[in-house]
Amino acid sequence: MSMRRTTIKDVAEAAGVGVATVSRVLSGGSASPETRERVLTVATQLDYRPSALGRNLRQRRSGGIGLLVPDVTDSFYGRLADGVLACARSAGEPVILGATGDDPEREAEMVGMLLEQGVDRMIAIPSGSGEIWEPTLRTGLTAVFAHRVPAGRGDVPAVLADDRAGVRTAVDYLTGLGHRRIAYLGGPGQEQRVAAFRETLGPLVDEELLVFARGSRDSAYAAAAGLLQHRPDLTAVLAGGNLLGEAAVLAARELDLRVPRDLSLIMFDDVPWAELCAPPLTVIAQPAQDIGYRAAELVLRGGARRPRGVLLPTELVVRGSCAPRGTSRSPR
Amino acid sequence: MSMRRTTIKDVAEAAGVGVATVSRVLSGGSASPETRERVLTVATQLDYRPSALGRNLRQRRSGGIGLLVPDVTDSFYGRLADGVLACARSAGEPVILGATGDDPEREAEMVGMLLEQGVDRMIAIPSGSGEIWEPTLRTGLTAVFAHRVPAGRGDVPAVLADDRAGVRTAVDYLTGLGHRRIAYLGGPGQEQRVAAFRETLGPLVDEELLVFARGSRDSAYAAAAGLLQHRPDLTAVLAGGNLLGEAAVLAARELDLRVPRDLSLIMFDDVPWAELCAPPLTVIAQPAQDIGYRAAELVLRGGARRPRGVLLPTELVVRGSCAPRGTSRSPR
DNA sequence: CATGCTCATGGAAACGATTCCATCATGTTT
DNA sequence: AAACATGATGGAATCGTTTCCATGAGCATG
Repeated sequence: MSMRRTTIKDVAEAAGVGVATVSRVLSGGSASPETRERVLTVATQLDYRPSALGRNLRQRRSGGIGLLVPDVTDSFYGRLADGVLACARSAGEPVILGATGDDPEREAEMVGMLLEQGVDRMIAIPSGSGEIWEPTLRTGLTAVFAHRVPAGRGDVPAVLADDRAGVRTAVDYLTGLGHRRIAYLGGPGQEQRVAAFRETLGPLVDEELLVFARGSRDSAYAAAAGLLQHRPDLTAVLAGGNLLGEAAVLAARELDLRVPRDLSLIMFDDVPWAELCAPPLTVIAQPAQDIGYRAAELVLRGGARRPRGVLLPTELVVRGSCAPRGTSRSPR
Repeated sequence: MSMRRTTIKDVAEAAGVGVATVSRVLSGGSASPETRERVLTVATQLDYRPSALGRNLRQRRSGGIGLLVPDVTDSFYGRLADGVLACARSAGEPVILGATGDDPEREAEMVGMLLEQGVDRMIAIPSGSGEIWEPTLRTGLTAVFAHRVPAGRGDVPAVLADDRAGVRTAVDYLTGLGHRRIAYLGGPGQEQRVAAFRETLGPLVDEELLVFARGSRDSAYAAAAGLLQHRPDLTAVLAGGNLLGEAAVLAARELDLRVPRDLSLIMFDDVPWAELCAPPLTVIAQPAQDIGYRAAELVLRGGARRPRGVLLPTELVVRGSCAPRGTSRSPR
């Protein structure tokens, strides 16, 4: 029924040369011009496509790069993945995608699966502590981290947005508008941002105004609603991601808080709907696609380089969700 | 430096059995209880993980399933991919992701790449005509199509949303509100929907009100803006996807058309931001995640089944972007 | 002319699993 | 007791490639 795939052996036979020669020609090794020509002709005639299976086994590594993101559903990671795909495509490398759900256990499981597949180059948005990665990195794996680094490890190749600057800009902008009680609504693994937040806000920082959600929408909403409910005195919120921003808008609406009159809101990550929102959301734009692309470049370029981290700029995009502090949100 | 991975041979040696026995134990073949126990113990002690490389070569197929979507950045496909990942994970199968950009050529290229990788099970949102798939399907590939089928091929396994019913419901809803000049703003490969649109609208259909964009945001905006500009007499738009809906909202805003007073809008695909939009968008919800999950189930369940297509229900979610036809959008 | 060097070349050995097949021990049937 | 069925077991072949190594030809140098 379905005839065998044509193998390198078939080509060798048809061209009257040895398999080694065919392999050499096809992978750019040395060969005499006429042999090369003949092999190439025969190969196209037979529509030969080398099987990655054989090659992978021999070289003890599957080509291809693994990509581990918390949630493909999140626009930010979607764009990041898109960047990775773009770069991988131009290099002809397949991308194996896994969703970790921001769960270290699942992350470890996926890493294991990738290793089993022979994948030795990965890009990850790490969820957990560095311990998961310690043993893995030692096996000769080339890993590039994107968007954040494993907790407790600063010396790994990574492509990051300039979170510090982003937070600083946002907070300065808010304080400049007169806001004093500013909340940070964070997600998993945002130590950098929180640190920058604390640092920028200085003595104004109020520990109760730092709240964190897990990755899910529900969790984000719960955190946002809880925050707004318990602390009616806050006048501005910085949301550390588009899911959290969405949750903040929803929660504010539910509590009849008008944005920006009653509550100013800045969201990390510029998404298409930020403009469609009422009011349009002021955001800190991050180059998600670039992050992915650069990470892929790094991981393809090979491992031993030590560009300890690429830092990509963020940009404050002012729209309509921030206003000078008013007195409208009166104490009871 | 980095010692060799432990192979099946190591396990066999350490357990004092042959490699065949180890393989059998590990893949659930027959073995005496004590042998099984011993092998299992040794395997865990040595932290043995079978290499997919060896297995794949032997069985002449890489495990893993290929997933081809037009654009991971699009929330719909993001959710679909998430569904696929969820199912694949529970089966322990890796997923190789590719973005086709709704370009048949790129699609063909990616299929080629997947075949080269030994992938023999794929899920695709096909961009092009069936011709791309004809030869491929003949090679013994198990393919399941999702969201739409290759043009000109109805007899392939597919998981689809019930587009006909969705369109019918939406159009009926709009005509029930008094609308007569209803436009359809479509994307690539939406023949089904257009047919249903024509069918439902009957004599009211106006060919000029059927406009199509390619996959990109720019193209979507251009189409939407062109439509609204050229035909100020239309009172309702049905957008065939969240990108198109977004474009319609933007274009309407640009032209100072108030939704829903001047223009009623229904969008295919319920996305989180539909609720945040001003006004909240009335949508036809599609179970994107389910589509992906079911497609993965189908492709994992194996090929020869003939469930010609799974049809998943859509649901009209009424929010605030539709109103009874008014007279406000006056002729000049 | 002999020696050595550079190439192109093909045979064969990996790579790490699965699986066919022959072997052997055990238990069952006549 | 002989013949036979059953089941566990290990050796070896296989998958399709890359790559090591030996061979031989051609050529320049001494």
